[in-house]
Amino acid sequence: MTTSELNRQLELILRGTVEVIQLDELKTKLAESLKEQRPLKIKAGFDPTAPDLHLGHTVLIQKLKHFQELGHQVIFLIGDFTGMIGDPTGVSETRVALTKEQVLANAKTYEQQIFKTLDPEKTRIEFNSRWMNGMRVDKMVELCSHYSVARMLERDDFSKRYRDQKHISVHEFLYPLVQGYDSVVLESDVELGGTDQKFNLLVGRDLQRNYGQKPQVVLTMPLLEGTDGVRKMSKSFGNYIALEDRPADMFGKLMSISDELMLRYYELLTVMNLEDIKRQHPMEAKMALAEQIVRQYHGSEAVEEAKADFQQRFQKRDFPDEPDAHVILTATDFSNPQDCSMPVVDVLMRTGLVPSKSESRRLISQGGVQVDGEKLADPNGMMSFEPDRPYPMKIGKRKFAIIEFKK
RNA sequence: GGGCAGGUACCCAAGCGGUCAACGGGGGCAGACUGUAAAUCUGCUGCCAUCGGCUUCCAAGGUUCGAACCCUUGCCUGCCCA
Repeated sequence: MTTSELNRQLELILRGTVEVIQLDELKTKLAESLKEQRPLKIKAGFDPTAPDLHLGHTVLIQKLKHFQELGHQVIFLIGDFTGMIGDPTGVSETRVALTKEQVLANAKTYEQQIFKTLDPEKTRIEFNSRWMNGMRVDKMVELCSHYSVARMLERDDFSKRYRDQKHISVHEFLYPLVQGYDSVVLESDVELGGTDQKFNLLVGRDLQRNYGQKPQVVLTMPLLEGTDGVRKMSKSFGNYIALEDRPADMFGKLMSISDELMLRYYELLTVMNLEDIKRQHPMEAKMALAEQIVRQYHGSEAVEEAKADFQQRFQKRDFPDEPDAHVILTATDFSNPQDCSMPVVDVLMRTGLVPSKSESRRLISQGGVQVDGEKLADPNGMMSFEPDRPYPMKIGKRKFAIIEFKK
C-alpha cells in the first residue's frame, strides 16, 4: 500500500544522488504528498549562460524526469535574472554578465532541448526575472538582511578566492541569495542541483525558513566529467558533448572517452546495469553507449549515419561520406592558368579547416596531411590539379576535405 | 585617502636592458602504438616567408644605439593602514 509506493518512489529518487538534505524530510514530504494526493514541487534552476546544453546537464534533467514519472510537478527555472549576474561557481573569477538578448536566446534553446527528455505538458517553465525585475530596493535590502557575510564566505569558491587574494564583487553575493529567494517564491519542496550547487541550494533552505516556509529538501547530483575524464564537463573547458552536436561529432566524442569514463557515463546517463556492461568488450560497450545517446537526441536514423561515419573515419581510416569541407576551384584561382597548381598551404587555407598558413606548414612537416592516401612531405610544395577530378584530402586525424577543380 | 605587491602567449608561470617570439608545466595539435580510445613515447604549439622578415609581454608616452625588462601617467587586481 502506501508504504510500498513510498519506497518505490524513494528508490527511484535516490538513484545516483550524492546527497540528500535531509532524508527524513524527504520521506515526510513524500508521505504527505501521497496522503494528500498533492504532487511535490520539484525545482531545478538553469543558468542560461551557455547557448546550448551538454550531457553534463542531462544528469539533472534525467532526475527531473524521474520525479515527473512519479507524478510530481517539475519546475524548470530559467535563471534569466541571475544569468545576468553570472554565477561564480566553479570559476575562480568574476564572470562577464550577459545581455538580456543573449539570455533570452539561450533560454529558447534550453526549452527545445529539455523537451527531448521531459514531458512538455507536465513541465512548468519559469523565469526568475518575473519576480526579480520588479523587486523594490527595500525588498532587496530585506533579502540581504537574511544572510551574513561570514556565512557567505563559507562558500568554497568565495573562501578560496578570498584566501588567494582574488577579486570578489559584492554583486556575486546576490547570486546565491536570489537563487534561494526563487525557492521562497516558488515554495519548492525539493530542489535539485549539482554538487557544486550545494551552497546555493542550502541558502534556499535558510531563506525559506526565514520567510516562514518549510525548507526545501536539497538533492545533489554528481557532476559528469568531461571528455578529458578529469574536469567536470563544461563549455569553458572545451571538454563537453553538446546535445546539439552533429550526430557524427557526438558519436565520435563519445567514442573518444576512456574506458573508465565510459562506465561513469553509463552510470549517470543511462539506467543500464553496470555489471552487465563490464562483461562486454569495452569497445562494443562504448559503441552501444554512443548509439544510445545519439539516438536519444537525434533519432534512430542519425545513429546509423553517425556510426557508419565513425567506422569509416576512425576504424577503417577511410574517407567519410560527408567531408568536412568541399572546395571547388576554378581557373581564376590559379596564378598561372596553364599549369593549374597552387601551393599546398593555400589549398589547406581554402578548406577553412586550418587556422593559419604556419599551422598548415607544421601539419605538413609532421606528416599530418594526406592527399589521395599519400602523405605530403614538403610544406612548400605545390599541388597540381586535373579538371573534374576530386582530390580527397585528410588533414590531421579527424578532418577531411575534397578539393575539385572545375573548368 | 595613505602604504605595499602585482599585471607575460589558451591557462599557470619564469625572465628584470641586448644572445627573447620569450625557460618550465598544463592544455591543445601532429606522428608512432592501439580495440575507437585512454596510457606511453616523439615532435610541434604568434604571423608571413626560400635565407629572412613582421607584430607581441595591461595601455599610452618617455629614456636608450637597443626595452617584456628602466622612468612617467593611466587602467586593472590583491594585501595592509585609515
